[in-house]
Amino acid sequence: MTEPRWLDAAQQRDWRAFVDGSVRLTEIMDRDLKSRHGLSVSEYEILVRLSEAPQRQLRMAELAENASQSRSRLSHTCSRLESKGLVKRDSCPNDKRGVYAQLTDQGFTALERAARDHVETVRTYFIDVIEPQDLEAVGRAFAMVLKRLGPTT
Amino acid sequence: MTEPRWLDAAQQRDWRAFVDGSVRLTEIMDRDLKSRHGLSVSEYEILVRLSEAPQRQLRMAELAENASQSRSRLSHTCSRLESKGLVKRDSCPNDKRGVYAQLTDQGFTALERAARDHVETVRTYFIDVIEPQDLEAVGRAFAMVLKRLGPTT
DNA sequence: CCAACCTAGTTGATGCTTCAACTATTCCTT
DNA sequence: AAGGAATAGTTGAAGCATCAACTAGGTTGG
Repeated sequence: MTEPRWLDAAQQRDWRAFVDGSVRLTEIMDRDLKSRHGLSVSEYEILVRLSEAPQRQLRMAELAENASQSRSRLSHTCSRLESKGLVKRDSCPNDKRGVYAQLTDQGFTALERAARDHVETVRTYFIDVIEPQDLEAVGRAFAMVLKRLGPTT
Repeated sequence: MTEPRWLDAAQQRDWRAFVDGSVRLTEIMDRDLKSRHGLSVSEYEILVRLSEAPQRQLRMAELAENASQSRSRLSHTCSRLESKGLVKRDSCPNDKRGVYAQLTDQGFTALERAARDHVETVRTYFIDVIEPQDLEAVGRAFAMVLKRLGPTT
């Protein structure tokens, strides 16, 4: 067994700041969206990706990849969104195994409303408290992390 | 209703990189710790904080604050850790409402083993792929976020 | 053309998180 | 010193995530 390369004090400080900060941040986003709009962050993410897709629809697998969720989780979440009337599922003509998730008009409206509040929260607790150059660095850093992680399994 | 101040393209890119990256990162940490050591990230965090405390023990409230968890969640998680023999709870002499969470020797050993693997994962997917100055910026950024969020409610 | 294999998506069981309600103790105010 | 308010921690129910198992449709090589 090789000796682990421990983090130095600064690396540890930075890593922990990220871990704690991101936990707390997601928590507040979640509570905010849920209390004001009855949506969890992962439901919100799904609506966002769909709203940006052509025809506001995407294949399940593509959507899962896009929203960094497992297919299983997406299936469950989609069922909930469907029962709220925000999304509906259609079978795919070309590939009979395939399913399209489609944002409904009601879903689009709900997203519009939620996004207004959400962006405020993102600003208040993230964008507006971080120095612009640090924000760019955060972007670069996590882009590298994503590259290293590769596509969702 | 005031018009929301939307994020510009760069801000949106950076924010999303963070959201996606942190989701994926936590996921892999969790799977890694769970498969190799049977610990979730939040269990691991608790063990870490306890190991650093004087006498390897902390009051529940302090531990919750420290590990960015709600008291309720900590209670549940602690029960699981206790049933695994990694932690034990003692009542506090001064304050009869209070409870100390105490890391057992077995818990310390388990943590030592887990930490070796964990630090490797953190390096592989985070520390080693980020430019050192970007890492510092990430640290600064999330320190500001934490400051803005204030203490755990 | 068919057998083995691969991909798309769902399902149900299990386990973790959240929320609100609860007990027990201590603090504070008068 | 009494009564109300605040604090410490736990509990159970409900909701959400994860995993493995499953159906069903497509793909490929002999």
